[in-house]
Amino acid sequence: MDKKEYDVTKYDRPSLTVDIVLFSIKNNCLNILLIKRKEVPFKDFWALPGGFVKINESLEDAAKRELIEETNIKDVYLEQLYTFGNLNRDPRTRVITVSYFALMSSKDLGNIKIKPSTDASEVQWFDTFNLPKLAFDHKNIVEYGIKRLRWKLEYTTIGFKLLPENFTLTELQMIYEIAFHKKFDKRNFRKKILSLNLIEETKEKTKDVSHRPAKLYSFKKKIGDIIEII
Amino acid sequence: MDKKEYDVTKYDRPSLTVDIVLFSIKNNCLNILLIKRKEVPFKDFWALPGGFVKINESLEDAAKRELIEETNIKDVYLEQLYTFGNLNRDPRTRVITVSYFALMSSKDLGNIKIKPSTDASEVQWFDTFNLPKLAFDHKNIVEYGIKRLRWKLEYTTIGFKLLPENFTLTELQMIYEIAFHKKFDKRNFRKKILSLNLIEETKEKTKDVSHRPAKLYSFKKKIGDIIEII
DNA sequence: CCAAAAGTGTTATGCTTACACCCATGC
DNA sequence: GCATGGGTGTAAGCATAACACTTTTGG
Repeated sequence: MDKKEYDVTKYDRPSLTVDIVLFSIKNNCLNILLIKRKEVPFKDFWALPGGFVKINESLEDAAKRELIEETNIKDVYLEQLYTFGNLNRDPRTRVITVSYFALMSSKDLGNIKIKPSTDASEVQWFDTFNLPKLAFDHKNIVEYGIKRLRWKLEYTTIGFKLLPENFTLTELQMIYEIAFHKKFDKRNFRKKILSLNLIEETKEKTKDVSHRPAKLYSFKKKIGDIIEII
Repeated sequence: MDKKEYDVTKYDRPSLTVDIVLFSIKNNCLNILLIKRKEVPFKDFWALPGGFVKINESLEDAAKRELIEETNIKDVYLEQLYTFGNLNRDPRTRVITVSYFALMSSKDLGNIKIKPSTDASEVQWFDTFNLPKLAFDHKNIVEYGIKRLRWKLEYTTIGFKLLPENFTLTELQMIYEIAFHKKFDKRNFRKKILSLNLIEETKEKTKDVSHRPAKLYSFKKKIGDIIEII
């Protein structure tokens, strides 16, 4: 097990990065956070936040660090998405990127101030279905992220990660409608969600609305934060 | 876009490997192919086939190459599984591995002769649910592979990749029973499979069996080789 | 004729879908 | 009182699950 017995440096190694597809709901749209690149390659192109993995940090730690460094955002839900390793995805040299899928509660949209950094001249939310031209192969990564989001919404309880702690059933339904680009029947949606027995009424209602106030629900977090169906 | 404008070598880079979880059905069991390591670390431990990614090959090409080099197996179904990057998963140095999920038709079990190589002193199939102690974090990778297999069997038509071109409905059912460790009702299974309209009768039947011969079916490969439900 | 696996239908149950009106609030 | 979104039930159709006997072959 002596490190000297095996010279791994004899291999010409690819570089390794992480990139994060961070979704949130903003203005009734599914949004993605992008940064504007300060440096070549793809200078002044919009790109996913991300960067090189350091030798002494895990992949997930790298994703968290890059998100903080480049956008000032932390404490989001994060899971690995896919690893992209085509030969010419970066014009500089061989770069493999491990992409991450992230969700931010719409509650935090107000609390966290996104801000640019050394690597990014701007940071901005974009409508997922109306993105600018992206650097590298980031369009592929985003598409992969949308697929994952839809799948996870359908088969897991991940949707709650996009909502504040207390939410109305209409807000929850909206997330599904935004992600799937289609309308669901209100009665059937409610029946289905309530039958899953994953959320409970709070004693609160929405305030200061010029119509009948809605019951606020919260997610029953007994087992884990997210109940994985798979 | 000049490669010289950006010195990526200033980053201390992790090493990158691929590892392959190759499943096949053998003796009515779900089997995984393992190699016995010739070198430290984990000398003489069983491990997943795999190795370092070369600078000029894609991740998938690396997986294919390693599978051929280490086991003499080629032309299997291959898809990316997950990227494992914990800090101490390799005692030598920082190594990140992109794992691949592979399926081999039981037809090929007879045709392809597995053989050891420079890196492996032995190559052998093992019952997935009765594996020896594995090198590195390969146990985690195998578990992840089993999850993916079950999921894919449930939601896609990937099961056909484990069968020869023509197969009986009983053989198909067996794959599901082996992977899920449970029995399914014969009539309901057949009804379900046939209603999906994905397979068709051939004119052939099983030969030389001391009981009623079974119809052989084949997969209708119209759209693509695998119909992804997701 | 016996052993062994192939093949085949019906019923009950639960889930999904389609669909329309009254309720509570602010202005 | 009116505009706005919140809240509710029922019936039809469809998919799933449970269940047992007959058929075809080799020996």
